[in-house]
Amino acid sequence: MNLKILAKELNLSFSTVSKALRDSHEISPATKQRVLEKAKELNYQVNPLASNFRKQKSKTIAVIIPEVVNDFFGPVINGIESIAQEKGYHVLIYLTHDSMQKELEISKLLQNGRVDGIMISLASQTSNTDHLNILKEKEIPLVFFDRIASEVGTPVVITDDYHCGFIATEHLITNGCKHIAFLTISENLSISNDRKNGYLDALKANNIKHDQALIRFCNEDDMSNKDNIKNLFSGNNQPDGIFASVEKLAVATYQICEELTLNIPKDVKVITFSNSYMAALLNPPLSTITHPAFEMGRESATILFKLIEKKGLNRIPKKTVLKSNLIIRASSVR
Amino acid sequence: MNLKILAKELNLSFSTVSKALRDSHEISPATKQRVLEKAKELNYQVNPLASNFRKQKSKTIAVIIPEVVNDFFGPVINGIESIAQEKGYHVLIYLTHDSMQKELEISKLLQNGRVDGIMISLASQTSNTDHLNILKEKEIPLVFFDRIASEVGTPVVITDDYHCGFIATEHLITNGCKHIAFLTISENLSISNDRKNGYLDALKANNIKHDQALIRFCNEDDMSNKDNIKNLFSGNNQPDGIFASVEKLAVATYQICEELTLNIPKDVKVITFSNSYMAALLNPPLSTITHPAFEMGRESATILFKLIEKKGLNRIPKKTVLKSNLIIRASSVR
DNA sequence: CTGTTAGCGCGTTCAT
DNA sequence: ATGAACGCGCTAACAG
Repeated sequence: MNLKILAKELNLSFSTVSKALRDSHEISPATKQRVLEKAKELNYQVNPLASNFRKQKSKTIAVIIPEVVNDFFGPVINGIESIAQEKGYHVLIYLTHDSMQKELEISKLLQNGRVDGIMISLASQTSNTDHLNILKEKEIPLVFFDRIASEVGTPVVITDDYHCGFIATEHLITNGCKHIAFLTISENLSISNDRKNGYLDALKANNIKHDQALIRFCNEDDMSNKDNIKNLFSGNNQPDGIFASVEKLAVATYQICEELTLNIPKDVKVITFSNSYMAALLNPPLSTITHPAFEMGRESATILFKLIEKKGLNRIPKKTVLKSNLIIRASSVR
Repeated sequence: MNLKILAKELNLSFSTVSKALRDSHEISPATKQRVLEKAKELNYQVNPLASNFRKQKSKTIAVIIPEVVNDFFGPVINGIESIAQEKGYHVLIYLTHDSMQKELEISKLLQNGRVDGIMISLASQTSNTDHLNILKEKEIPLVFFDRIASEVGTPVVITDDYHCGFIATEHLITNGCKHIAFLTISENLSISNDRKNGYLDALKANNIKHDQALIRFCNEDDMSNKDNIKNLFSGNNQPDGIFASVEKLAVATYQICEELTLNIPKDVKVITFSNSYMAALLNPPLSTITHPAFEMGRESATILFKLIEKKGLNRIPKKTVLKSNLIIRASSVR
């Protein structure tokens, strides 16, 4: 079943049929009608592979993220999908598992027209952006969200991480914390650094001397992270507040506090970045900074499609900043 | 940059170059070497759109699921992706949001060679399978996982839902429950029915008369679900055990119990199907039946690729059953 | 308004 | 071992 056969059935040339199917203005309504009916009758559908090839467009976008089992990236995908579907686009998902090597390989796969645009949130291990510059040079529409590389120069969508780092830290200070530890996951990531800077500036603004020993870099390994956190409490400068930059580190903190019979929030106050609706159900309920994940997906997808369709290009902001919410619960108040 | 240009640079015909790149035996090693080097030098990559078109293969599979913000479907995608990547395939994600209409539209998009194979977990609203039969008739490799339509006749991968429904119910009975409510989400879904049948048979096996008023169908709306659950406790037959078939209903139960100042597990015992690692952190820790989600993704993807590659077709089981784990925590023991 | 024609870039068959 | 030629199915430029 293809255009040729359909055209023969209709005694029309296949180019006429092709135009009719795409509702071209140069085809008479009567013919369109006939073609459409016959197409339906014979259950004709264009061969997307041929059509894509001919147009050198795939009607597909790629989303590159570190992981999918995640209360942030999940809703982001929802947001992206909601826009992609409106636009009639398909969504490819690629997972880097926070590996720069994987990110590189994936980028390579996408250099050659397989997708019409790319949205990416960087792997925590990504320390240089050559692979992304190549995509940019090839003029493949590219949007960064959350974990960005602003030096590439394509549009980025982020949240107010610095500000949130600042106010979360101040919140702990207001609630009596004097020794606040900061748990982070990467030295490369834009978000980690923004959050950390917010934390540091809040300490400074409140005349609290920052202690490098209270800043802990964690990794993928839960065990070593727990040791790392436990170790905090056996140092000279024991923390009375923990600010975790990702949820899993707050959870690890809960587990360590249970182990060490430290009461949250009496002995240690805890706050974290997290999008899990379960945070409210923990014991005690966990204070969070929560991102507008769905909106971030929609916003970045909207920008990507402007890039793809080359519409309103001059009105695309280089940087879009969405507001996150500080949700205070029992874990961080005295 | 294409084959023709590359061939010109090498003073070879482009068919020779094409063959060399695909390591054809009819090309001399020396030429292959030359071609490969030049290709690398000029950073040549095949145009995937042209290649796909020519071969009528997309090197892409589709995964159709109800939602992605979910501790079950997330790891399933991980499992699928891990296999797809090994095989050099791309993964398209489609979300039905549990709507049959969406599922139908998506199926239609995939009828025409856009993907080489499809993995699907049905929308809870899906009540007939015509759209899936069409895919089968078109001989598109198709695998069902978790929420299956076995009547279509393509391979399915599930967990032992009936058995888990049975043992979870027996567990509640063993812990003293005599009035066990069952919270479910759909009358269409294979998994819901299997779980319910396990529940009913466990009651029967323990000489407990089942009360239809204790079986509640819930929906997408959190508010009405909560009302529904609250209503359970104002009926004649107040439950002393709640068996939730999905996590969000257990969470709603926790919230209602808090509201009604009912103690879990003293007044009501709770158990649920859930894959959230946070279950252990709730107050009280929540007993769960936990699926091997990652494994399910890998298993179904493995089967799909056998279908796609037509390898070992006779060794593909019509039905693969994976074992789930009953994880007893404080919410369900006396 | 309809038809004819020429590729898109690649893979394959057949000839040399 | 290499090259010439065809066509996958569709779109679009051009003719009529």
